[in-house]
Amino acid sequence: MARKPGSRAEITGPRLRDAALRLFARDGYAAVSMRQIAAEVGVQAGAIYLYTPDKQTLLAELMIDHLKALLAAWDDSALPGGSAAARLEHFARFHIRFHAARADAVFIAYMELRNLTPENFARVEGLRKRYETELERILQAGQAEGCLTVPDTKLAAMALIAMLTGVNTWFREGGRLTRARVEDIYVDMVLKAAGARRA
Amino acid sequence: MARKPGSRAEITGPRLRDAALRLFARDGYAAVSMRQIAAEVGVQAGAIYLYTPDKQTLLAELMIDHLKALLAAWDDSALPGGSAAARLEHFARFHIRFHAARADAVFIAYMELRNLTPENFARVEGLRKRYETELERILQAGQAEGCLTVPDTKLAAMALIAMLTGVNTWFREGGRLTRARVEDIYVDMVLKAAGARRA
DNA sequence: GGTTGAATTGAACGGATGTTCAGTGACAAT
DNA sequence: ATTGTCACTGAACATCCGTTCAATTCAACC
Repeated sequence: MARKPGSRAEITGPRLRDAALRLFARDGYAAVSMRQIAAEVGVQAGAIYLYTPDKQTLLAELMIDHLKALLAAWDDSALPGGSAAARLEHFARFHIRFHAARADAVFIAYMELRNLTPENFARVEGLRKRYETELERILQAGQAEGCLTVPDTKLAAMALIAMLTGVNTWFREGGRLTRARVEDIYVDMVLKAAGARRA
Repeated sequence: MARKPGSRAEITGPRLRDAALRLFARDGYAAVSMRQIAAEVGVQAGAIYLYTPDKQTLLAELMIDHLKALLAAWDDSALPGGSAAARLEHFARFHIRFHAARADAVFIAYMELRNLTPENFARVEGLRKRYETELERILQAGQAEGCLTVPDTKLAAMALIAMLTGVNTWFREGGRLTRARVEDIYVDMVLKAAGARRA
């Protein structure tokens, strides 16, 4: 019964995710048809429905998988301890790197929220909130330690994430600045915005 | 020959803009049909084409008008002189207020760029760049005066605008904080991120 | 009150949409 | 050689799309 590796299905499944990710990011969910996605995979439109119940679920799963991967990667990156300021710097570098490596998924996760059903929207927002809370906790710890000063930890978390995610809208490898240099510049601004001082 | 004020056309025209703005912002350009827009205006689909040559131009004009209004309002708000730090604070407050007052247009101008033809995209990007340059000039002046310190004026301008525009994604009147309080908090973070010190 | 001309209708155009499903073809197991 | 099963095709479904245009309505002018 068990199919050998290399069966068509084992190839088509992942390729579908990839194609949908790329096309949704480039043209937007509403502007991409199931037939276009199928063509990109090299398959007829009907075959897609062996891998997803509908277009909406396909989008939702791309977004949810992305956010789960983000949270998992953050958990893994596990900075041992250190001051809150050091952890804030670590967060900023992690955020920029992770987002630079997955520009398509990031773009979709920010742009296509309105195309989700209320249930899927709630799941996605829940995951996003968890990530935001990770940053907020660092800011709260920083306040307690006295090495960070922010007027409001909730707002600061959102403001800093907006600033960091903004890198994705303009950064292209091979431009005036290297990715490492951009990272340093943003870290500098993030730390200053959070009122970091030597602990 | 000249029609009296109150003719149908003089009503339908502006109402079309309003309806398109609201619907594009809520559901996205690609997801809104000309028939939906027409229904919102209280007119048949064909009538829309008396006011715009096509859907694409309708979108482009909404975006271009928004950005022109932004630049015009900034020119008007004309802070006389003052230190660069004071002008930066003024910019931050202006940005938050203007964007809060036009959430729909702001949303469209950020989300629907990919639905523009290359020509329209270039026009929109040019206007956006002009606005960005206004902030960059303040940062450059601040460096020269010594009252601001940013690692890179171009990046800082984009980073600060991303942070300030981010307010629109979560702020709703009547929440935990008033608009004025949010403004103060963001101004604090912007000034700190730009390394402001008493001139 | 009849004429003009602009504002709008409503039907039509060809084509695209998401989704379904009976049928096809290929491969593995018997 | 036959069977069984899985991956996939290709046509069909009803509905929607942006856009055009001849026909109509209606207010303003002579």
